[in-house]
Amino acid sequence: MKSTASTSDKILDIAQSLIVAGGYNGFSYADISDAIGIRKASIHHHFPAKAELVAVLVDRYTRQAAAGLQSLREQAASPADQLQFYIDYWRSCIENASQPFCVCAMLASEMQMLPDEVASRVRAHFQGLAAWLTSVLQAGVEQGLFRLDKRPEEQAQMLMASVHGAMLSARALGDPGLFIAVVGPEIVRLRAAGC
Amino acid sequence: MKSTASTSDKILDIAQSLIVAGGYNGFSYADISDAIGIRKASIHHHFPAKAELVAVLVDRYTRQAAAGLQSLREQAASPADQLQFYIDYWRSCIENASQPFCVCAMLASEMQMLPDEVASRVRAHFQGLAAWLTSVLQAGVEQGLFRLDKRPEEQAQMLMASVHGAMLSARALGDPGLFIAVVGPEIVRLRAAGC
DNA sequence: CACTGCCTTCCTACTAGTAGGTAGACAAAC
DNA sequence: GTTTGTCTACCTACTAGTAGGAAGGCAGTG
Repeated sequence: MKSTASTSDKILDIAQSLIVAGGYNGFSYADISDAIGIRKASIHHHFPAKAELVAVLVDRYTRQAAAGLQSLREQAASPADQLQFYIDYWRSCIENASQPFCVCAMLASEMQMLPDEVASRVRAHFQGLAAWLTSVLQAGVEQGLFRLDKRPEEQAQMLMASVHGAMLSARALGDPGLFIAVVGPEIVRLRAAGC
Repeated sequence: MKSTASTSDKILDIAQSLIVAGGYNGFSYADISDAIGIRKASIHHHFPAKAELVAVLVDRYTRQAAAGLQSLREQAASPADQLQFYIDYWRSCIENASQPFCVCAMLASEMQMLPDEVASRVRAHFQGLAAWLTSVLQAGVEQGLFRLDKRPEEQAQMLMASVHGAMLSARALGDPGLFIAVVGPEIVRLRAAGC
């Protein structure tokens, strides 16, 4: 969090928080302009079109997520811890309201009317996240930490849906604690596992 | 599906499908105007302001849902069947693309920038759905059909999150089958239940 | 019966404001 | 001396919303 962030990074930061709040159609260049004290035209210099801005934003987001999940895999000892760190990340984001929703989950809900260049990137993010969860679950099974009653890919999809659904419920009911109330038991069940 | 639907019903029908596709900010009076061949000003006659239109729409949706769930409770013999009918309803909606997403789930994602009169109604819908699921699970437990490892209210929240998350994943990855792939096992686990 | 007045629905025509985007000038940096 | 970043000023299309009127249905009254 350094004050020497480039203008284009600042634009992306603001745009991201605006998308999290209201989605693709929920923000305008004027909103960004107001937020960082720059003229609308200057934003167009960095990002000629809105679709392009959001496409770059999703790329950056996916890259950051991939890096974070990768470093989790290297640092956190066990797959069980990796999963725990992942949901703890979102719990703190939601509880301190710093980023109360996943950008790509937000955009995914608007999928049907997103420009192609954005839609394809959102899809890629979901695929990447599912792949990471799958590999963590797989590793956990091999180490005897998890016992799944379905294939890791299926279980990963179920877990991912649970996480995004929990975010939505927490937002809908205005209760940040609901996220962990929903996701927590899901993780516990994977650990305890089987019968 | 009769051709004698009133104009205001037609407006709500179109608005609902537009919201499902793109959310609150994803449609305009002009879009509705084009779709049903009526002037913009005529829509304002029926619904003076956009927030009011959507508030009425959510009321109608919640009322229809409540009626549907109530009749399910009366018709479907066992709580297990009631749950099955509920998710089968959404499966068919998603598979034939007639209504590939829940209006209130869509609006919930935009909660932070929704007019108050809309936001409160969306919250009410979530509460109503959670209450229905809770009572069905509760009844299932009493009849020995389900065995839950947590309180019915918690299990209901988990199930609701799973349903909405599954909708989101199906939409994000463009794979309608993903809905049932995620929700199906969740239901099975409730039936089989326990250890 | 005809007339009157009201109500509903829809219309044309308009408003102020906002959307994304462009043209071109200027200053500083490489 | 070109490139980079910002600016002012502008454009067209669209936003929600308003004003006022035309057409028809439907009382109630003479």
